[in-house]
Amino acid sequence: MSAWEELLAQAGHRVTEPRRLVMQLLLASETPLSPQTLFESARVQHHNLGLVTIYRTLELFESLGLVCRVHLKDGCHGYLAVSPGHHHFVICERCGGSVEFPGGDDLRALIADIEARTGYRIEEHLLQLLGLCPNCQGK
Amino acid sequence: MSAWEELLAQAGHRVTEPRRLVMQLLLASETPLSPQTLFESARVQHHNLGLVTIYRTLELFESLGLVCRVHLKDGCHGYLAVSPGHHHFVICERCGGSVEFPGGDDLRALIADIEARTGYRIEEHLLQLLGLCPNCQGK
DNA sequence: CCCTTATTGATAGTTTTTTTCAATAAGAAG
DNA sequence: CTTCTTATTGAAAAAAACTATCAATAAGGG
Repeated sequence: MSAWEELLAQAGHRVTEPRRLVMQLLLASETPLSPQTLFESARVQHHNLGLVTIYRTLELFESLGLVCRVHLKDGCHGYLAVSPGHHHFVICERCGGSVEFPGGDDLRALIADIEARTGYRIEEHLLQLLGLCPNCQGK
Repeated sequence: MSAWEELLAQAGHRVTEPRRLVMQLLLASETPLSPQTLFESARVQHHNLGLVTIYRTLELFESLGLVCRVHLKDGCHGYLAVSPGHHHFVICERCGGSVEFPGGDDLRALIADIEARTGYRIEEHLLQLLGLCPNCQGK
């Protein structure tokens, strides 16, 4: 039983075929996947899968912190599997590939600075970088 | 003629009533506004305004960097006026109020670090913080 | 292996966004 | 100030994205 399956079960949710498929696809993908894409891919294996289930599954996964909704350049939503504790991605504008990176001291310093300046108490952050991956540079 | 109007004109676009209204509303608002909200508010003054125009206007403004699409906690889109050069916001999770902050040295350091680590060439970033504004803390 | 109940898929509905096209109005030119 | 060109608009309709409802199914505890 993989880590996320245990997490699911421990939270009182069932490990089902559709959920397994969605997670498999997300874990295997470098690029963020849209609900629609997930639907089409998963459907290949689970013939009578409903799109609704994808939405529900993503919502559940997100609420458990297994998955992260990211924002593509055109404003559409995509989902990426998240390794525990890290929630930041660099996304390649050309090929869509993504790499997760840890929010290190720089980010902590930045947040502390902003709390001091604005008086806001910061509880969550969304940091996403867009650029070109090594492969797509110079092409 | 305000700054953004000049920018519009210089880019070869016309300064029209709907565009003036949308920008006015965005400039006057502390909180991100959705296309729908903008539509309803602007309609009060411009009686036969079409929702389509809002979408087109926001798209145009965004392409000119006058406006920034931000992502609310529930995943919906909102738009905020952007002062030139700055593109970061802290948004209050309780009242929706927002404050823009400059991406300072910390952020530059962070980005340089990530470029070194991942090999990506970073061209754009989206940093958004969620928290509680001074007013809403402790309530 | 059975039973309870979370989960699913089909259907239908709502909301959001895009497309198309004739009518309108901004702003350059006279 | 008036005329002309053409970007922009609004209405209507369509497509896409997402949500709600509910009977049928299947996960997993007993």
